[in-house]
Amino acid sequence: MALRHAVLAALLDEELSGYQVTKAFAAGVANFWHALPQQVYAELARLEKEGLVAGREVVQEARPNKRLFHVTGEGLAELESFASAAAKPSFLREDLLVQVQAADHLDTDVLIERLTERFAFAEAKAALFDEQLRTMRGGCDEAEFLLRGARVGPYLTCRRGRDFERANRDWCRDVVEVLRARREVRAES
Amino acid sequence: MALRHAVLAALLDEELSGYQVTKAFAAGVANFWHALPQQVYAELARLEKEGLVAGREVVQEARPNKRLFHVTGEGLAELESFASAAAKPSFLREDLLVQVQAADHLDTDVLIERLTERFAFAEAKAALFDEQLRTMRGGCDEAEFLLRGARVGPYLTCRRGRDFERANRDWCRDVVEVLRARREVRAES
DNA sequence: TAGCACATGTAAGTAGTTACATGATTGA
DNA sequence: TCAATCATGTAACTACTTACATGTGCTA
Repeated sequence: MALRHAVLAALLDEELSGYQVTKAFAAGVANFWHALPQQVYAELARLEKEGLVAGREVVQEARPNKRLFHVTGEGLAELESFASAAAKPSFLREDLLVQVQAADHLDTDVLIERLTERFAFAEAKAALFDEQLRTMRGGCDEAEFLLRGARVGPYLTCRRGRDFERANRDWCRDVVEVLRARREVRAES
Repeated sequence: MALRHAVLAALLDEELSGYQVTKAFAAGVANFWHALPQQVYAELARLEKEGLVAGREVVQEARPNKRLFHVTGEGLAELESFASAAAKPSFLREDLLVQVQAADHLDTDVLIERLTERFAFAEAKAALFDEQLRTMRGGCDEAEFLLRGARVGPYLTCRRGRDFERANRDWCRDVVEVLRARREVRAES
């Protein structure tokens, strides 16, 4: 049940509305967790009921009113105790990998199409993360920022997200190459 | 609902019992999917009922009897249609990343402990995958095997699994380094 | 004038986890 | 004799996904 902790972590550095948290989950938070808006709203309600976050109403004129949430002392304590327990390693669970596992029994063209789609997706996401990293660094060079920057947690998880997508991209490229080369070998014989 | 397809993919190259499939999910299949024994047995029952796999009873003397399953023509067709639909990209969902996201607000020692545990786990898993890759290649060198080997699907997914764990290992190492360096900087001032 | 961003959810269904059950054989 | 491996599940619970609901105001 780490969604609650992911929401808490997302709220640590700034006060956010439920809507903003869902936006964060679609963008930056995607580096370390993923959740749909419905889950986020439900979790925020639970966290508030348990006193781990507190919300305050903000009345707006041109837009619907909203509630801004922040992490309470109890919420921070909950995160501390979460971090002190062993993290369970996560596993890969990915459609595309299942498809490639079956590659020797499936149509090559179809697979290459999937891999090409995914290549483009990974490339785009990696570029997006790179931009976020540049923004977080500001003018600093990376080594300096990591040593003396105010908050490096989000930076480090974002870097993991970027490297994950880069690895996906490179893997897609390599697999396409292999499948094409094998097709030519088959055609020759 | 890709568990069914993961099970089908695992059964493509050899006839396996439910028990053996659960073992595969604990080891090699972990490269492209993850599931607990209960899920595997339930899924096999469903797949059999729908005619996507077929089982045959094998009577044993020294051990309990078992049922060996293989993929039927319909099962293969199901995999084909699965591969022809766009694969939904998966997302990172990992406790340790949540903990590092909150790093600036948590105790550094505790985090370094988590990262060190995970480093060792990733290292061990990467080594295991490397061994599996060597076994699959047999005597061949990699380029030759990828070009002319009989089945490259499992090899390619295993390589992704290995690279994923290597990336986890390297990230853990880098994060520990950053956290330690920052602690020293704080101590100086 | 149609669609998107803001803002917050409910309801129903599917998938995954945790806990438990059974019983034989083999190796330390 | 204690734990592990083989072999197969059931039951209860938690988490996640899909589909739907509501209403304003800004922008193309």
